[in-house]
Amino acid sequence: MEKATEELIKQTAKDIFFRQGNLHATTQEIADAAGVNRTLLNYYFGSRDLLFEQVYNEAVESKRSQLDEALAAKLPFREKIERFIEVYLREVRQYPFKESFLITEISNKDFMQHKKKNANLIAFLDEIAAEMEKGTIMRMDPMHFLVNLFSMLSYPVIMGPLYRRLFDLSNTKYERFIDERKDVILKSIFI
Amino acid sequence: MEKATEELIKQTAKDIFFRQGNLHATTQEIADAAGVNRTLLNYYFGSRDLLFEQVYNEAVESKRSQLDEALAAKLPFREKIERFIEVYLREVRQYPFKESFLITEISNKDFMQHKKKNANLIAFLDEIAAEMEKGTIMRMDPMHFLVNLFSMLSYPVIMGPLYRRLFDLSNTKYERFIDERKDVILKSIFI
DNA sequence: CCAGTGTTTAACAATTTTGTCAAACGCCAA
DNA sequence: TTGGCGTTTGACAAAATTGTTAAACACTGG
Repeated sequence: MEKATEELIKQTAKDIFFRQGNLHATTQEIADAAGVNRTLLNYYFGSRDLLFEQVYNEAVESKRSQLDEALAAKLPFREKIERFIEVYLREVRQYPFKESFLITEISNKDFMQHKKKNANLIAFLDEIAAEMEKGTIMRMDPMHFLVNLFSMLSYPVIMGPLYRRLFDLSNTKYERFIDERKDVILKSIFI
Repeated sequence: MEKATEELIKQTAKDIFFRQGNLHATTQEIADAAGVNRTLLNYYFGSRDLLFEQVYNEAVESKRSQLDEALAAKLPFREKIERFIEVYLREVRQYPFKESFLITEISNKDFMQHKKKNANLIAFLDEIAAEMEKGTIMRMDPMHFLVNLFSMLSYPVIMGPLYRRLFDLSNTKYERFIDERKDVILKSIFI
C-alpha cells in the first residue's frame, strides 16, 4: 500500500507540465525529475498515455471544483469576485502553463466524463443577473460577464512569455504588471 | 526554383498546428496531409526542428505585423478598435490554436530575434491615454487597456474546447457565443 | 534530342521514446 | 529466520519518429 511513489511521479509530472511549461516531456524526463526508475511509470500508470490522462482529468477536476467553491461561497457579490480573483491569480501564477496543457491535450483525448451542468454555476449566473439589476455592474449576458472575468485573469499570465517578447518587456516589469491586474479587473468590471 | 512544394508543406503544417490543434504532429502526419513524401521536409527545411522554427517565427511575425497594421491605421479611435476586433476575431477563429502553439513552443526555442520596441505600439499607447483624457474610456495604464482587449478577444476562442466541457455547452451554442463577443467587448471598453 | 539541374522517391539507417520482463530488493508476519 | 508480497531495478525488446543516401524522374535550355 505504498502510494508515496505513485503520488511523487504524478506530482512531478504536474510540476513539469504546469509550472515549467515543458508540455511534451518524455517519460524519461519525468522519471529523472522524480528521481525514480522510468519503469515505475508503467508499473503505476500502465502507460504514458494513461498517466497523461490522469493528470489531465485531475487538472480539469481541480479547476472545476476551485470554480465551484468560489462561486458557492456565502459572501456579498463583490467580495466573492474579489476572493475569486485572488484565488485564481494565485493558482495561475503558480501553475502558469496549466491551461495551456489542458488545451494541447484536449484535442487528442476524449476521455472526459460528461458531467451534468453545474448547479453552482447556474445559481451564480442568476446572482450576476441580480447584480446587473442593482446596477453595480454593466448589463450583459451573465455568461459573457463570467468569460470577461476569466479572460482578463488568465490570458495575461498564460501568454506572458509571448507578450514579453512581442512588447519587449523585462521579466520584472511583467511581474509587476501582473500584480496590478486585480485592481484593474475590479475597476473594469464594477461601475 | 520550384517553391510551390516548400510552401505547400509549410502551409499544411500551419493548418495542422493552428487550425486542427494537433500541436505535436509528426513529420509523417504533416507529409501525409500535404500529400508529399516525408523526405521533402528534410530536403526543404533540413530538419523537423527547423521547420518548426520557421513556422513559429512566421506566426510571431504575422501577429506582430497584424497588430502593427491595425494600430497604425488612420482612423478615429473607436473605429480603429472596432476594426481591430474584427480582424483579430476573424484571424483567431480561423486559426484557433495559433496562440496555443506559440505558447507551447516558446518555452523550448530561443530563436526569436529581439527587435526594437515597436514604434506604432508606443504611439498607440499615447493615443489610448489621450482617449482617457477625453473620457470615452476608463482611466488606467494604457498597457492594461490593451491587454484587457487582447484577453477578451483571444481567451474565449483559445479556451473554447475547454470551457465547452467545463460549462457543458454545445458547439453551436459556443459559436453563437463567440459571435456576440465584438459587441460585448465594445460595450465593456467604452464608457 | 541531350545534358544538366533541380525535384521527388523508396529503401535504409540512426535515434529517440516507450513498453516488457525476470530478477533483486526490502520489509513484514508467521 | 524465512517465506511471501509488493516494490524497484536493469537489461532487453518493440515501436515510433527522424535523418540520409542514391537513384529515378521531370523539366528546361542549348
